[in-house]
Formats: sequence, C-alpha cells, structure tokens
Amino acid sequence: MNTPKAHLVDDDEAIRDALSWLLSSRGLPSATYPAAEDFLAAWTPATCGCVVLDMRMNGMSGLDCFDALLDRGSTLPVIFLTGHGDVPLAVATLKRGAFDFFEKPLNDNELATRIGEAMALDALQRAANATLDSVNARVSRLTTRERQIMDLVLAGKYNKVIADELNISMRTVEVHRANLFEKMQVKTAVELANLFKTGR
Amino acid sequence: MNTPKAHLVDDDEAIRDALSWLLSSRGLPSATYPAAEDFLAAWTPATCGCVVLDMRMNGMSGLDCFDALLDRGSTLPVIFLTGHGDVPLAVATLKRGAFDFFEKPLNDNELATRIGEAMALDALQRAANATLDSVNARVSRLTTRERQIMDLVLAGKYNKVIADELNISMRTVEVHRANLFEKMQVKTAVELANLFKTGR
DNA sequence: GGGTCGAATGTGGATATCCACAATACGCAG
DNA sequence: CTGCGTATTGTGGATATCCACATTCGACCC
Repeated sequence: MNTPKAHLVDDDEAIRDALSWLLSSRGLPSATYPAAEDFLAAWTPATCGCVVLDMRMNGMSGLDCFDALLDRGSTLPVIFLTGHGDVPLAVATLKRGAFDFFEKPLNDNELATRIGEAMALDALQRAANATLDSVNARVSRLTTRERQIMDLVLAGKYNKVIADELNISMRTVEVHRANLFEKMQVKTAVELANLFKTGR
Repeated sequence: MNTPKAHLVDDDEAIRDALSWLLSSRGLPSATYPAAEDFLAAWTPATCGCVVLDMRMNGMSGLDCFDALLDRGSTLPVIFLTGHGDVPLAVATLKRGAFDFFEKPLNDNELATRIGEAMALDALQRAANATLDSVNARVSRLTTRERQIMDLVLAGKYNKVIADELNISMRTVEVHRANLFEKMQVKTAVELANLFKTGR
C-alpha cells in the first residue's frame, strides 16, 4: 500500500508547483505529472489519495484520463480543473462519479480543503474495501455445500429445518456448519451475519 | 401514501404543458405548479415521485425552493432546469444532492428518461425507509435492559457471557432475550441481526 | 491401486437456548 | 394502599447446537 498523495496532473507547471507547495504547507503530500499519460503510466491499483486533473491538456485530455482510470477500476476520487465553463460537461463528469469540479482561476484554499476531503474519502473507501475483500476471500474458499448451508444459516433457519430442506441428516448440517464457521473465522451465527452487514 | 408523480414547477406555462404531455405519453403521471410557493404549499412528507424545478422564476427561486425542501426533510429527487449556464452553480446544486441539471433548450426525451429514473429512485428509497421506520419503531418499544441485551446479542455473545458482563443470572438474560425477540418480531438471533443489515 | 478431498452419517455426551410456572422487589401513578 | 411495569431469579424439562471419534462412498489424480 502506497503513501496517500494528491496526484496533480496539469501541463501548466506554475499551477502544479503552486498547488504542490500549498498542499505541502498543509501537511498533504503530493506528486506532480505534466501529462495525463505520465500519471497513467505511474498508476497502480495501490495508488492512494486523490487525483487533481486539468480538463484540457496537450496530449490526452483530463476526461479521457478519467475514463481510463474508471476502465482500470480505479476508485480514486477525482477533482477536475477547467478554464472553460461548460455546464453539460461539468454535470456529466459529476454524474460519472467525479468528486468535484473547479473553474480557474482557482480558489486555492477551497481547492486544498476539498483535496483533503477527497483523500479522507479515499482512506475510508479503502478500509471498507479491505474488509470486503477479506470476507470475499473467505467465502471463495467454501465448498459448494458449505456455501449452501451458509445461506440458509444466514436466513435464520434451524439446523433441523436446513436438514429437511436439503434432505440430509442434521449431523451433516452440523459438520458443514462447523467447517464453514472455521473458514469464515466466526464462532456464532450472529458473527457470521455481521460479516455481511455492509457486504451485500 | 400518494400516487407517485413528476411535480413540474416552472412559471413558463408552455414548458409545463409540453412536459406534462410528454410524460403522459410515457405513462408517467405529473402535476404542474406555476410557482415554487404553490408546490411548497402542496408538499407533504408523503409526496412521491420527483420534482422538476426551474432555476429562475418570478417569486421564489428554484434553488430556494430546493433548500426549503431539504429543510423539511424531503428526499424527493430534484431535477433542475436552467436557461443560464453557470458551472459553479451547477456543481454546487449537484453536490447539494440534486439528481440532475439540464440547460434549456431541453432535450425532451433525455429529460423524460431522467424523470423516469428519478421516480424509480424515489420508489426504492421509500421502500428502504419504510423498512427502516418499522425496525426503529420496534426498537423504540424496548426497555432499557432489553436494548442492552439486544446489543450484546447482536455482538454474537453467549447468554452466559452476557450474564457475566451485566452481573445478572443467565435466566434473566433468557427472559429479556425472549421479550426483545417478541417485540422485534424475530425468532432467532440471526433474524434479529438481519433486521439491521442496512439500518446502521 | 493408493491417496486426497468432499459429502454423508452415527453414537454419545456436553453445552447452549428456550420456556412454563412461580415468586420477590422496586419505582411510579392514582 | 393498590395496581402496573420492569427487573430479577429459580426449578425442571425440552429442544437446539456443538463435537470427538469413527466410518463409508464417490470422484479425481498419480
């Protein structure tokens, strides 16, 4: 897992440097890229923080870069900067999932605040996803039968009822139940249910 | 609970009528209001569907009307119409929770489609809230002790452990447990946990 | 054929949950 | 004082869950 940073992507060096300096004065680490292609080349799924993306750049546009990030499954919050107001474009990018949208000239303090908020959101999302991934990994290790039993346990059914529905003995239900609890790393059915609190 | 309708708020009668007719041809009921004040006077928490709100009107503006709805706790999806492009305003209203934002002249078919989507979202949200309200009503009827026991049951603890932690007998835990299960209308601890799947 | 894995089942015993029936104590309202 | 609601506790018995130890069967691979 990498250090969370604000990834600043703008072909205007003055803006990159000014922003980087401002964020540094707020204790927010940053990395700068003069072109969208540079950022995409450096991006990995473990890249953390947020992206500040100029809409219009030489080479690849900010919007195309955003699309490429989405295609790769990136969940990084993206803040767009633009020098040319265009309502449908602003609306469309926000609906597409962009975190925010700023027109130049920039209100630096407001932008820095939003960058902080975007990075905090990224941290929260990553923590939630780590939990979800861990649960999903455990589920993937269950056998077909164990998975079946788990779904019925999660529906609140007694072992006896489960046995009737699947036409097997209660003892077999108990065995599968014990095995799945071990694989899911829980001791009780309620603990199991709690694993799926935000997972479904 | 009222019939779900697209509530069309615009001081331009031609737009109200054209939209109402278009939605009618798609089987979407609508109601029209020539002023924001008229819509707010008619609004109740049971109003369903969505709101289509012109940004600039004589009298109260669309944005003030939106704020008033939010103040009253309305969850109706709101689609804004505007004749004057303004990126910061569009971005701000979307961030404030508006469902969508359209510039005039309108692309009628796209707007009608979005209205349909907004109404579907409202229906989903209302169903989810009904469930949540029902669960909360049941929780509100629990005694202090029953609530305490419930939290520990939901943490997956055995009755014996709960008794130790609260310094009471296991029999007392059983009694409270039985009482709270009855009030919460569940038969097993897993059913109870499932009530809070999306409630927390 | 031998080994592994998953599914199935049984016995016997321990622990956990559930509850009818019964009772006491305390706080509060009329 | 009486009645009501809540909290607490016990007895005895039934049902549910858990599991050590043991076994068999079928599918698949070497």
